[in-house]
Amino acid sequence: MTHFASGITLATTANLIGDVARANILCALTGGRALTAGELALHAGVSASTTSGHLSKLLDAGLVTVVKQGRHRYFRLSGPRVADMLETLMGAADLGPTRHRPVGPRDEALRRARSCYDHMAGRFAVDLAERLQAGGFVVLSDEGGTVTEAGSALFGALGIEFQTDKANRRPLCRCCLDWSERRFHIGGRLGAALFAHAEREKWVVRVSGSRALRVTRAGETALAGGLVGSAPVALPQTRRRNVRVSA
Amino acid sequence: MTHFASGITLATTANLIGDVARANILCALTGGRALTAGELALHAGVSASTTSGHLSKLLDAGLVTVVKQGRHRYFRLSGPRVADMLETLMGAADLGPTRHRPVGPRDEALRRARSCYDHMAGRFAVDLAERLQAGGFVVLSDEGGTVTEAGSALFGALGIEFQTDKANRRPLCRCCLDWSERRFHIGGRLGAALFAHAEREKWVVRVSGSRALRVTRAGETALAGGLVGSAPVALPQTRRRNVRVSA
DNA sequence: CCACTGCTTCGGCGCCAGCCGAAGTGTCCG
DNA sequence: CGGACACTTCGGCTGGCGCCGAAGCAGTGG
Repeated sequence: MTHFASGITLATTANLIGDVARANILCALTGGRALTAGELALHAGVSASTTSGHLSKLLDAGLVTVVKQGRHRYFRLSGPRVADMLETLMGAADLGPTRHRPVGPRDEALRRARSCYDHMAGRFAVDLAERLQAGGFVVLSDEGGTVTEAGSALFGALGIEFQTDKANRRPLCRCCLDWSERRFHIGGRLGAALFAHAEREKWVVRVSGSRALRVTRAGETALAGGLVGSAPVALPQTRRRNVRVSA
Repeated sequence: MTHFASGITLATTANLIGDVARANILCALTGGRALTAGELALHAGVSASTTSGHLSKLLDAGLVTVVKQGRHRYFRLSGPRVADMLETLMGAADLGPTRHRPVGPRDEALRRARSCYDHMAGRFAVDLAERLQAGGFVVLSDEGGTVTEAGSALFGALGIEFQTDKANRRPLCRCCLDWSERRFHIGGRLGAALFAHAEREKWVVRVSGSRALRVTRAGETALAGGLVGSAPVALPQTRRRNVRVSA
């Protein structure tokens, strides 16, 4: 009778994500690193053959990409937009009257700090965002965020660089509603650059086989000082590596 | 083996939307108006009893709300966040290499102008957004939008009022990537206010039984003048108010 | 009181989507 | 070469879920 097309579009995408095995695969990839089909099978909790089928569907839909290397096939999310969509969907899980059921103590590590494709999430990321805001380095609002002049100076001094390419459609500083904390953390190009910096400086280290991040003492210190404490001196540009913020 | 909880969370939500009948129901509700169970059955293309089952699931999940009136039950999306999520999901449909297949001529009316819960979308909305931006009334960026002082003046003169309540978590001006046009339109509180104004001034009228909007001659005129034509105010070009670092 | 309408609940049916194991392809290694 | 490994394809099985029609339950109106 009416616009069925939209409904079908919606349903096919959602249906793809709506299978537990595929959802687990996507969640695993939300960690941001490329994983082999075998590893994904473990995460999904199903056999290799079944996983293979799922992966080809995800490929067809363009949600993931693959690169072949020797006898392995490495899978990735096809981009930050996909990761954002997934987190949106997660966040919408308990829009309902279901009272704010914390996700269970088993996920404590995840709630503390985790990677979200190419930026950080969890308590650590939320705290960091608030510190930066309190220091006047960024202005976070519901509709997004902007970097102040003081922020530009700070990030420059720290050697945190993000593409300023205006043509790049990707937000500089996207405010993600944190799935576990229900407060904002920093995504977008700035979020990616912050994550890269945090890994370089060993503020956080990845926990193998999980999205979880372990916050080091250096990380605690940096957070407590709102990043400023960790760079009392303007460090020479030794770190001007290719920062590679997404592509 | 690993964080299954997230995967299940993700899957249950997505699975709910992943059924064609339910997706059609949600799409219909994206029109923004409350509909009865019977009307939704028509939109979904399934029997009343089946529809009833779907609706109770959507209720349980908190995606829709219901209000009982006489022997009718009126259903609504439970909030703008749900609508945003649905459009996000729609937009992600063709992230893949599938070439930008236009949604088919049958949906021409929808592509032209439609309602998106409480704001407008489609070519009309996109054009309007660009007009407003060109006139210096709003600044639209990937990470959101802001209303300039000139914009505040214009909207005030037009009698367009939006809640300025800062405590309100809802974005003032959210940039939605238009699903059909793949350009930005204006959502958030400003988007809602613009839609209300457009309806009041009969720039657009709802097409019954559809999300589609018909653009009237008054609407064309208003658009051509960037809204200003209908309220000839002398506006100082006080742009560049907003600090935008990524410039 | 009864007839009509809108909606939900129930029982039963049928299909499809996901699952697995076995066999097939391609790659690396000794 | 032959064997180990990573992954895909194929065939067959099964359970769940979406579907419907019939019956039950309000609310409305004569």
